[in-house]
Amino acid sequence: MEMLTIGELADRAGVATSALRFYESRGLIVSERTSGNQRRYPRATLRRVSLIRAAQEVGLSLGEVAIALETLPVEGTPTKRDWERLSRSWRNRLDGQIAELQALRDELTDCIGCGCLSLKSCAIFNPSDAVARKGSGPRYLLGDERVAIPAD
Amino acid sequence: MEMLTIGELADRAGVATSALRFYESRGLIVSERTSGNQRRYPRATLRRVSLIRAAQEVGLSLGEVAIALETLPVEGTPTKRDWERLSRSWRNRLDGQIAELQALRDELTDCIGCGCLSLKSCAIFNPSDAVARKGSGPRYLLGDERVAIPAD
DNA sequence: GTACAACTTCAAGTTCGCTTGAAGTCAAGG
DNA sequence: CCTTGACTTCAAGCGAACTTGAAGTTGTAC
Repeated sequence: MEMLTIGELADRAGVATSALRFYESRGLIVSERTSGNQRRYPRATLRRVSLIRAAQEVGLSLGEVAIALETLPVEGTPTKRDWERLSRSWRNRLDGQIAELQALRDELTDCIGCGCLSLKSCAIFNPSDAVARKGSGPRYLLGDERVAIPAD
Repeated sequence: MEMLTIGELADRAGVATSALRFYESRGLIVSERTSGNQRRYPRATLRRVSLIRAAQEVGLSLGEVAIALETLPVEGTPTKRDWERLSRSWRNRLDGQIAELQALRDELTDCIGCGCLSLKSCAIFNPSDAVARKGSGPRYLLGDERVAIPAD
C-alpha cells in the first residue's frame, strides 16, 4: 500500500505537521514507521484527519472526537452505517447549537429599541441559568451560560 | 451616590470577584478607591458588567467588548441609541453565526446516507476556504475555517 | 558521497479568560 | 481592642489545541 509521509499528509489534509504529531500523541491517528523511524501513513488516514477537522467545526473537542473515532476502523473505509451514524449525530448537535443562537437572537431582537435601558427585566440579562462556573481555563463561546442580574 | 464593594458587585452580577479585577485590569470597568485602597463601584458598573457578559455570549472576545464599550459612557446610563446600536450589531453577528451553522448543517444533511464514503466530492470536506492558520493559541469553536481535502 | 530538505524528539511557548494562592491590609461587629 | 471576613497585589496556574525551537537523524537527488 502506498504510504504518505507526514509532510504529504499535512499538505493534503491542509493541516500542519505539528498538528498531525499532536493528533497522534492524542491517539486520534496512528502511523507506521520506516526503518529510520519516520512516520508513514496509509491513505485512509487522510480521510480520518478530514473527519477530525469536520468534527471540530461542528464543535467537538479533540477528546470528544477521539471517542467518536473509536467506533470507526482506524484503517480502511468506514461503512456507510458508520458515516450515517456520525453525520446524523453531528447534525443533531448543530441543530441544538442553531436553536440556542436563534433563541439568543430573538431575545436580542426584542431588545432593540425596547427601551429597557435599566435592563431590569430584559430577557437577555435575566438569570435563566446562572450556574456557578466550575474550574478554570478558557470559557468557550456559545456555552450554555446565562448572565445573572438583579434589579438595577 | 451609593457605591458597591467588589463582593457586592460580584454577587449581583453573577461573576467572581477575580473576574471583576481581571476586567478592570483590561480596562473594561473602572473603580474608585476608598481611603484604604478598596474598590468601590458605582451602580452603573453593574449594567456594564451585564453588558460584557451578554456580549461574550454573542461571541465577542474581551478585546472586542472593550472596543464596543469605548463608545459607551463609563458611568451613567447609556442612551437608547447606544443600546440600539449595540444590540443591532450583535444581532447581525448572531445572524451570521446562525447562517454559517445552517450551511454546515445542510451540507451534513446532504451527506447522511449519500454514500460519499470516499469523501471525494463531499461538500463538507471541500476546500471552500482553506486559509492558513496564523499564529498559535487556541482556535475557537465555530470559527470560519473550512477543511481542505484533495481527491482521496 | 555529499548537500539539503524533510524528518525525529522533547520541552517550552502562545492565546484566552479567567482562577488560585500567598502574604498581607481593611472594615465592621461585639 | 480583637476577631473575622472581605478586601489588596502579584505571580503563577489551568485547559485547549497547537506551534516553535533546539539539536540531532534520514532520505533523496545530483
